[in-house]
Amino acid sequence: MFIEVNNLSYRISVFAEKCGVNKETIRYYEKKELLKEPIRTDAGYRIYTDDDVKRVKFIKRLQDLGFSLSESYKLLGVVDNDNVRCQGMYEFVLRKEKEIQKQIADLKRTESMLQDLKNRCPDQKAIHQCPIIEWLVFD
Amino acid sequence: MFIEVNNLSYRISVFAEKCGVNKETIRYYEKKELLKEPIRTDAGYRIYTDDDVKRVKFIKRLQDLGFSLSESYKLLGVVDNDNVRCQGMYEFVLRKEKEIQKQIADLKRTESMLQDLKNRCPDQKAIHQCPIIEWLVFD
DNA sequence: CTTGACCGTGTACTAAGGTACAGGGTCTAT
DNA sequence: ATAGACCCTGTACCTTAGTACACGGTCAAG
Repeated sequence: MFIEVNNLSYRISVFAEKCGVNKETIRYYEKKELLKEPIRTDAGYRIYTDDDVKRVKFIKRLQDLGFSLSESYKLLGVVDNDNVRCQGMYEFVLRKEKEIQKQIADLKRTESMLQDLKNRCPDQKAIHQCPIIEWLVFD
Repeated sequence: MFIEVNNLSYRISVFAEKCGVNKETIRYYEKKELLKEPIRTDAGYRIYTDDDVKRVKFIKRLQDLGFSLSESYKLLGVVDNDNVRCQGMYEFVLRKEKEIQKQIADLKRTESMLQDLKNRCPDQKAIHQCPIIEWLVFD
């Protein structure tokens, strides 16, 4: 028998809803060690706290910012004060920064290409009749 | 018996090498209809030309620019003068442009966060001792 | 005491963009 | 005439970030 004591602990459904993800995702994060194993009821039901909600939301924010789950796992090493995962953290941040700068440069190039492409089309409805072919095939 | 006549036609290995991808990728692109079915020798060996090299390199360039294979398939509709794939091409370009602009904005946000993160660290070797935790957990 | 809403585990499936085999045919040189 | 280097098809496997489902246990209400 499990009682929700003044909103401090939740079973997986309520927890997942609070996090804005679904249950399977929570179990998936646990398997990937992004979430530590939660305490359980006698029946084996997982019990979560508000701190866990913060953690999942943090992972989701990192994800929105373009970090993969394994990168988030690395960053969580800082939060968890885990020396192993903190090894080379500065270099990790530096590498990620470089990567992002390259991505931005690539996207900007693509953006201007698309704009150019649009401008070259005399009739918006007949893009296949504009100089797109030559433009695309010969850089 | 197959003779390479003055470098105009290649079997899959040489072709793949010229394109900078491997054989399986070529067959994969064929299956995905990014490459049309090539002519074959009597033994059934695929034969490619320099035009095919240009096409694969084009696909690779699009990929570097952030286009997925299915998007490249769409764009190749223009090259191939395929009316079906050319349907709604202008809208496609427009949509892609918006998408890229959003991606650029997101990446810029992440970039400045990473820069901020680096600057907050007094000692480059001890990032786990800088205010990263609070910064990460409470936006 | 049984129904329905939960929870558990484990496995399979998805998309994208390939990679890696297995089992067989072909071609060239020795 | 046979080894070695190619080629073929088909299928399975990989990663990432989950989703879906089957089968079974738990618990509160009627």
